[in-house]
Parts: sequence; structure tokens; C-alpha cells
Amino acid sequence: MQAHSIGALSRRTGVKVTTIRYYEGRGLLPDPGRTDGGQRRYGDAELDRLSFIAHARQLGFDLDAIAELIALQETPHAAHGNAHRIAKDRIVEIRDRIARLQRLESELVRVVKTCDGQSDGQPCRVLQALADHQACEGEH
Amino acid sequence: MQAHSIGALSRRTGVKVTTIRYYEGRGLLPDPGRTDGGQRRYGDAELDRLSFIAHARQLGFDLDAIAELIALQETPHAAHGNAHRIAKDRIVEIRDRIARLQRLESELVRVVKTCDGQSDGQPCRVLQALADHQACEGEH
DNA sequence: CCTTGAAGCTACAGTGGCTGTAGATCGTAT
DNA sequence: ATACGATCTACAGCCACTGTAGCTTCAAGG
Repeated sequence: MQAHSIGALSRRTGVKVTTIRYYEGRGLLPDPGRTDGGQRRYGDAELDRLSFIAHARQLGFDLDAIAELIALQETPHAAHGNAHRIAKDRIVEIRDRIARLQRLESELVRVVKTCDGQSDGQPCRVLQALADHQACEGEH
Repeated sequence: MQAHSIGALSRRTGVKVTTIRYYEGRGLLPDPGRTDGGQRRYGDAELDRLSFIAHARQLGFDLDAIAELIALQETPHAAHGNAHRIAKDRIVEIRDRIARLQRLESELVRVVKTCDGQSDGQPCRVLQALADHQACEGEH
């Protein structure tokens, strides 16, 4: 087991050095060993865990959810149901956000169209349309 | 022009009292008149502006963009091009986020499927799949 | 007019997930 | 031995609020 400096971990995972220390403070990474001078030295297990965290973050899990997923890795018999629930909750959340964003998009497209090509000199209808929630087709 | 209290403004617009004061601090709302006792009193112009802000926030504009849109309301000749640019930038941003979320969703669905129906006792494949970025089809 | 209770006031800390800074120390290659 | 980059701690700042504490003011009922 080789010892990685915090910078080496950062380069390997793409997670910034300050962020790694932040994760440690949040309890997502264990207190690593230190050199005599007090610098952090990591083993491969920590590298793996940090990769896990980085990937889960990219998938949009928040740090609390990730902490829960990490805990599940240590208790295999309870893991399946809980891990799936967390992942499925996240899927529901994502679908929800996609739906909302799609409503926003068509609303904004409508707003821009009300004015496109209108000449200068009159007040811009985009600004009026933004002010006027009544005109919105869907809720948001 | 009737005088609205901050609470009346809040009820009419759905914006919380504390948030109204925050907007004032940010310069999005003018310093309102005050009663002898120091309480804020608003006219209809402020009500309209707050409605505008609330709606724009619901459409996902950040406060800087909203400040810019408000400034444009006061300079009609410059408004069209700039307002459209801001709105169109927002549309591009939204489409981008939708696309990214859709990639995330299919990735997560894939992750959950790798393990669904697997029996207890073995390590959960959802956790392994989350750890393993290599397996991802698209980038994120 | 007086009381009461809701509404308002200021100022500041906390949220999440980092990022950036200052000023010091450490590790390693030459 | 020295130089220079990497790392250290501690803390402030980001966004858009939200919540708290400890006051004061307003408006309606008696």
C-alpha cells in the first residue's frame, strides 16, 4: 500500500485539495495518517472512497445521501433496500426537475416570442411578459 | 395609491417578509417610505416590481440578471436587444441543464438495474456501480 | 383611552458545498 | 544547503435566502 499525498489524491480523482479536506471535516473521509511534519498521507482505500464520493456527487447526490451510502457499504445485509431507495429517490427527484425545467423552457420561449421582431421605441414585451404571471400557461 | 405594509406585500406576492427586506438590501427594491414608527409602507409600484422579481425568480433568473432586467425597464430604447439576450441566455442554460439531467437519469436507472432483484448477502451492485465511473456510458 | 396580540423592526448566525485567502511550515530535488 | 512547490490551519466569502433573539409599533376591541 503506497502512501498518497493530498495533492496526488486530488490529481487522481479530480477533487480539489481544499474539497478533500472539507470532506474530511464533514466525516466523509476518515482522519488519514500523517507524516512527522503533519501532512496527510492516504492509502488506496481512501482513494477508492474519494472516487466513490466524486462520482456520486457528479450524479447529484448530496453529501448526506453519500454519507448514508458509505455507511451502507459497511453493512452489506442492510444495503440493498436502502441503497436502492436512495438511488430511486434521486431518480424521482431528477425526473421532477426535468419536468419543471421543461415547463420553464416553453414558458420562456413563449415570452421571447411575444416580442421578437418588435421595433425599438415601444416598451419591450419580454419585460411585460415577465411581469405578468397570469399569462403563464403552466404553473411553476 | 394605497399604502401596503410589508406583510400585505408578502401575502399578495407570495414572497416572504424576510426575503422582501433582503431584496431591499440587495437594491432590487427601493427604500420604501416609513411610518412615524419606522415600519415600511409600499405603493402599487413596489407591488408590481416585487411581482416582477418573484416571477423572474420562478423562471430561474438570478438576482443579478433580475437587477439588469429592472434597469432595462427604465431605459426603453436599449431594452429589446438586451432583454432578449438575457432571456435567450437563460433558455440555453435551461436546455443544457435538461440535457445533463437526462444523462444523469439514464445513468442512475442503469445503476439501479444492475442490482435489482439481487438477493441479500452479496455486496449491493448499486454501490459498486456508483463507485465505478468507468462503467458510465456518457460523461457527466 | 387602554390593553392586547399580531406584525414589524434590526442585526446577526446558519444553510450547502464548496472556494479563496493569508501566513506559516514541510518535503524533496539539486 | 537551498530553493521552490506542496501542504498546513483557520477563517472569510459565495448565493439566495431562512431562522433567531429581543425588541417596538400598529390596529382593533372593550
